[in-house]
Amino acid sequence: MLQQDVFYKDGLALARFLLGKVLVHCTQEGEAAGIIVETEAYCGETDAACHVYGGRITPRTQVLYQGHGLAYPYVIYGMHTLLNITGGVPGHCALVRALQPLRGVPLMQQRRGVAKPINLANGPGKLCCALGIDRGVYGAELWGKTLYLETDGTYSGYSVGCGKRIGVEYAGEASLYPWRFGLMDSPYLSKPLEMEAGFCVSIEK
DNA sequence: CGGCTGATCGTG
DNA sequence: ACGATCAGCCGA
Repeated sequence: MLQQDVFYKDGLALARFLLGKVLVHCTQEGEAAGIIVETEAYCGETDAACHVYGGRITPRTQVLYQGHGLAYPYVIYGMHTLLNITGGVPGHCALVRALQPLRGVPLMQQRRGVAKPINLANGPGKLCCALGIDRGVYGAELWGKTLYLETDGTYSGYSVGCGKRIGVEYAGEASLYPWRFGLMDSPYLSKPLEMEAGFCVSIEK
């Protein structure tokens, strides 16, 4: 299991680091886990797309100042939960956008009401539903017993792609930054990437 | 307390 | 391409 120190990164480094890692959530219903294939970086008070832009710290966003490697789930559009992981710079985090299902597929299918593995977690709201993640994990430590990361060698060396972040047009120029990252050829992405990022996934601390 | 906005999803 | 649907935030 990966320990707290690996999360001591800014939003961009954390978003890239998470690619290829395995996100695990254990509940009474059982274990569900998937390989992280897509992320986005959110870089604190100077990033117009970030929830804490301009120093807007509210009860919802407090966890972004409470340490690195903490879960920041929140509800969007009144109906979907999305999961961020806090970074080592105050206000920074990375959004987990898509998983390749790995373990607990029947449980994910049950939670999602969807059969095809390709559609179980290919979006930030879908993956939270599939893993049973809701606001109850707010502030949870990602090196804990029920919500944590593992390494999996499967995608080490695969090329990474990047592109504009999704759904943040209101952020103006910041919406154009290539801060969405993913495994270039993964069929489990929420949508295709626009360009090569010029580096590969590396599985190391 | 009421109105508005939105880091989405599913269907058509 | 679009409508569903409501938590969180803001202003009054």
